[in-house]
Amino acid sequence: MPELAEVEFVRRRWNPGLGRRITAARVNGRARVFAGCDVEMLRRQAVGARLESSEAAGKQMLFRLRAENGEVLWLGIHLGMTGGLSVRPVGAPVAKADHLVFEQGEDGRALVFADARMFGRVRFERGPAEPAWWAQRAPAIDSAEFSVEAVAEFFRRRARTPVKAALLMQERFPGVGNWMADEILWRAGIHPARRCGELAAEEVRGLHAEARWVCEQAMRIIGCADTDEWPDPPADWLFRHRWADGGRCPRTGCLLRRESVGGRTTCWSPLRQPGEDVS
DNA sequence: TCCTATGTTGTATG
DNA sequence: ACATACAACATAGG
Repeated sequence: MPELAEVEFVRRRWNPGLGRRITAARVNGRARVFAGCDVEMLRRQAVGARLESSEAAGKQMLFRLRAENGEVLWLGIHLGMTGGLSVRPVGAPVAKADHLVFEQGEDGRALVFADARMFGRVRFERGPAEPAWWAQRAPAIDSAEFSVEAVAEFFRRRARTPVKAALLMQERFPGVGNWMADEILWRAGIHPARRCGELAAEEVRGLHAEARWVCEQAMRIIGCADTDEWPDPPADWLFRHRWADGGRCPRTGCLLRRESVGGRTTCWSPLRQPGEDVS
């Protein structure tokens, strides 16, 4: 489920375990989420290590652990569609979807990664330097590198791609997922099926600004929340109206449209976002 | 039973 | 080589 701000929210679920020692690791190595991961090393190295810090970028999370011998260990987690992190008392019942459990026995706490659909991914590496996949991540949308020109150039190279599909590409819009893409386009007044190459320079500027705004506000509202579940954005966001047929545009009151664009269910306001009908 | 789902990737085609 | 489209992955819930 999670996009940018929800990933940040989820990352913080493990904060109670920061600075504390992992005394046991339970790893369901047969689960698809560990494809390409050295599960044996994970089981062996994590025990005795301390959870030192964590970071989120786009939809990715990176946890840094310090082994007893001083080595640095890196745990990468992508939540896929249904992944999540939680903290539970040691000894709490283990569910089918609980693929990774770090017990911090000295604190009576267990750090759990669960993922029912298993579209998520776990990586584990050892060494002083950040893993390459993390070091090479795309520039964040709130960074200077995410410029109007960078977006314009990206759109030029994908002139025939529907702008909705382009917004989902993590190499340029890290953290943007299905609902954020719809939110950005709704605010920018751009029909999701418009081709990237046909957008006017002013529309690209508007889309860039709204991408920044949606990310910033979502991080403030969701990413920083201190609640058990992440909060929803306010009712004047498209977010609150986009999930089922019959929703109305919070700005114009018109009936929202919901169709597949770029292979994903997409919601837009025909009054705010004029364009060709989608078949 | 059928349809949907806040994601990515491999493969086929242009 | 690059861009584009879409099936496939695996499970739960309406």
